[in-house]
Amino acid sequence: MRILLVEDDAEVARFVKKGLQEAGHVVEHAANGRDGLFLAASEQFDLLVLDRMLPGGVDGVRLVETLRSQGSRTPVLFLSALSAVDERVRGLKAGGDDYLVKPFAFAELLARVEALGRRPATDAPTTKLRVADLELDLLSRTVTRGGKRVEVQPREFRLLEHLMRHAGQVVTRTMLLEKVWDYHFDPQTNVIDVHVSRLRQKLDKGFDKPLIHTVRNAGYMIRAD
Amino acid sequence: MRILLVEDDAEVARFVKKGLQEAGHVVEHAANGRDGLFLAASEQFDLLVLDRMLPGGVDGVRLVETLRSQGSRTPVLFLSALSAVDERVRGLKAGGDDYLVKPFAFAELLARVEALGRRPATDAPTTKLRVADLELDLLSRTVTRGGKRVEVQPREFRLLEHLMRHAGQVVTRTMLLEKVWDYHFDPQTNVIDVHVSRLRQKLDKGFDKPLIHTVRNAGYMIRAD
DNA sequence: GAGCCACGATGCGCATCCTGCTGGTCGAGG
DNA sequence: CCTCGACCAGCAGGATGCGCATCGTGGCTC
Repeated sequence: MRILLVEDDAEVARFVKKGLQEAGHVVEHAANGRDGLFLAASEQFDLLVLDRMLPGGVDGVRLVETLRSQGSRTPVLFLSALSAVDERVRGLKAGGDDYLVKPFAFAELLARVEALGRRPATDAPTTKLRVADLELDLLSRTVTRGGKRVEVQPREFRLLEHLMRHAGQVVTRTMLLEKVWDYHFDPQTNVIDVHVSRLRQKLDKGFDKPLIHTVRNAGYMIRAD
Repeated sequence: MRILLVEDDAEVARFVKKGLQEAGHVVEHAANGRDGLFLAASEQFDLLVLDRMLPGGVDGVRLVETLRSQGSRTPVLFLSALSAVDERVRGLKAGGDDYLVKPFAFAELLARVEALGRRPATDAPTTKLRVADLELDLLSRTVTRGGKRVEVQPREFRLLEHLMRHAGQVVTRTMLLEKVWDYHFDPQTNVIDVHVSRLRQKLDKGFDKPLIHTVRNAGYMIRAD
């Protein structure tokens, strides 16, 4: 399970991150709301664990509201020292799915994390992938960047889908050949380069922030960076 | 929202039921685990609010485990006087989605109820259409009849999708031309007949129950009949 | 029962579209 | 400065989807 932890208290962050990793989850950490929002918007997570109060203008509630307004449905678990009922209600109203008061027992955090992670896996097979302002709709087989429709060929679609499903991670040529082309050997040509190039023309041209990045001698990566 | 409340304490039950109803929900109440399980298994609810400890053999945890083992995914919120971390973890591990310790503020219960109810309602844009044993998966653009994959061309797929979205209703040729072909005139040919014919060959051949029915001088209709 | 009309099946050809390769260029890194 | 990997424009082969024409069939009407 890919979890994004947004927590400014380094001590708490280390403790939570370590525990979740030991439970077999992949954890990204952001120390403030701005970075958290950026990561949440650009990569795909199964769950967000947010401190309710964060430095830097963007606090937890604000972060969730922003994400929800962009159509994101990723479950959110709030952590907070604010234990008043009103505060808890506010967090849930903003779009949070759960609210845990500090100090908490790690076992309970873990149980709640897994309770939340359980849901989306079962219902709702992901129908949209998103990286920054790039959106791929599995249902309509449609791609939009910045809200504008982009025409994409079938193979390009598969390629993009695969990149987006691994947003923020390097995808090797071999993986692409296997998963997108069903080749189990090296075709000794530059098929991949060509298709990546075509995708770039359609997705990145006209935008100053390129999303598809080359990782020399390794492969490609899609990211909002 | 249809909510099932399973709570043996009459006082608490009355209080919770009233509050939820005032918030616009429909509430069924069961006073013990046995009745609760029966109701939960026989009717459709959007959420279960369960007391953790119940009289009559079937307690909250047991109830959830039973439901989950039957494949039910209805969200569950536990209420309990047992506040120990271990107890809370047990409840969540059993398949609960949230856990609220008594005594609680009603505002918080309501917020959590609505947080739980939010998810399934909002996501899940229909991804599958079904008529009898015929299934069309919008996500994978795949058609199966009786569990067996059927290969279908794009245009045929659109045609079938349109028929299935109006299952049980007659679909006129004009409608089909408009919606499936984007024609706004009569092509004076038998395009439709041809495609319906092809669909039939793929879907109905080899099954004794045809699904696609001709309605003379009107159009076509898909139906399990 | 004959004729008519709506619908059903099949084969073919066209056109479009997609895809992968070639070959030359660019640029980063050593 | 050199080399190797990556990038891109153009091209051509190929598959495939699609619609039309034609012929066949079955039901409704008179």
